[in-house]
Amino acid sequence: MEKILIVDDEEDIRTMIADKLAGEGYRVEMASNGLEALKVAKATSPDLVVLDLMMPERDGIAACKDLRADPLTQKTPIIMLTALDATDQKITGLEVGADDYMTKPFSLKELSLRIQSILRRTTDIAGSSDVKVGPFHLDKNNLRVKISDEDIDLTSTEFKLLLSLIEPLGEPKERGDLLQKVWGYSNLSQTRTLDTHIKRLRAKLGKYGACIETVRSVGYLFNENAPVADDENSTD
Amino acid sequence: MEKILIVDDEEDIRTMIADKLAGEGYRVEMASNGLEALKVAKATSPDLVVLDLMMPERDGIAACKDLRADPLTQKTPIIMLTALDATDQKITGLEVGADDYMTKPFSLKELSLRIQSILRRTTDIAGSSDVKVGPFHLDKNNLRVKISDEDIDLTSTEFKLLLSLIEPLGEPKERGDLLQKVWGYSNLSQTRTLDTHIKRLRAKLGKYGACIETVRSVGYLFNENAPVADDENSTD
DNA sequence: TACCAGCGTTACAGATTCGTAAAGATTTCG
DNA sequence: CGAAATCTTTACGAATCTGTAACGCTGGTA
Repeated sequence: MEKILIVDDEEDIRTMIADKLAGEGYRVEMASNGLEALKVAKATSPDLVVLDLMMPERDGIAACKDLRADPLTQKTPIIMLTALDATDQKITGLEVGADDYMTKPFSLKELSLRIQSILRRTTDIAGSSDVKVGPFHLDKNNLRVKISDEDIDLTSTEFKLLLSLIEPLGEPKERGDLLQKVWGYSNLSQTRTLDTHIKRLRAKLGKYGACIETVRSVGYLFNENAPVADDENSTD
Repeated sequence: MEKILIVDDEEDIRTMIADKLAGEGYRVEMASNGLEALKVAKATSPDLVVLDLMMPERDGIAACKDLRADPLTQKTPIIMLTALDATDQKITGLEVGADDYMTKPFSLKELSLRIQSILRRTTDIAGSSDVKVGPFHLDKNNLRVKISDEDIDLTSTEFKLLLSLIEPLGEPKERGDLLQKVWGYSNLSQTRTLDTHIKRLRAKLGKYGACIETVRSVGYLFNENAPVADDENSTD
């Protein structure tokens, strides 16, 4: 069942929406400000986020940007809520990546319908929380990877790294890009962290580790059709 | 994910701009003076540079000239920042090749809009990071070359050399010019470095190596329609 | 033919970049 | 708090890249 994250600072509204959605069979997570929202979203990988615009700590716009910046939540649909019918905010909201937009007061029924509609759309197209590439099958909810029915569990960093390597598919990813996406670094640090994690990832992927190709003085390239040797030694 | 290089000696301003742009989904690199700026720019090939005019080490004007001198950064858009609304500086800035200009204090929103505008403009027109000539297809971001769907990977030096040979198309390039563009040499030294790299490049291009023609006592000419023999032996 | 300037080719040492293991730092959780 | 898991840093070796020197080849000239 789909998981929905509701972010609003007013408890009344939060629980009202939550009750309604829970009643329709969704799993509901909640957060009361932008900071919390990001944290919960990263932890639970919701299929959709309902995000209030006016909040303490970190408002909806900022939270939306944050969500869009993290590879785990980059494509999660977001519905924005606002108290006013302010066109400025509406535009800003859509600019930073919200998928839909509603002005308070709104009927719960309408919200529910929009959620249905968006989930139908994104589930059909992207699979939202699942990514499939060749024999690889990533499940964002459980940070799990299957390679043709063999379970592999990764840490969150490893998972983010793999995800960042895979999407968009077929393009080499620069070291700096990866550091930016996975770790949030902005400067050219001369750290070996990336290399270390690449190594662990390759090890955990076993013979499919070869799918992560290195492009010297650029970065790495995920190649789903890499030559796969028939050995199985990955017990370091 | 466009990459933007921010160059300013004041850390506060630098990080303020960086945060804003990172929040909008750009990848951000930073440098605190002109020398560093050139170094980082060469290393990361940003899509745009925000350059402060007043800096230690090497000011904005000098840095701008440096950027325009290197083939990798020659066409990278530059937005200049200055503390005063000094018309002199504005003129100088535009003369040395800046694309836009803003006076401090400025709103981050305006900066963001100008960046959007410039990126839209340059991305549409120049294709910015891709060069196509006959069967050749160079991707500046990833240092990748394709010759009619066959991948060829070059080192960064080889890539710069090939790029310098190709652009502008159809003109013979003098040895001195190439040394200047690729290596930054200013004097016509008696080095054989250029010859060595030409050889390596020809070898990697396989049968298309013939596209690099020697113009005796002048330099080299890239000829996309060079006679291409049907052999494939380049494994010396 | 002999000579010479310009270019091609090869080999090699220093510089970069990457992979790897191990130790230290941090976070998580009972 | 303490232990385990995870992440980051450090150090060093391996692989690759790069500039230079040495020498061979070619075409032009007298």
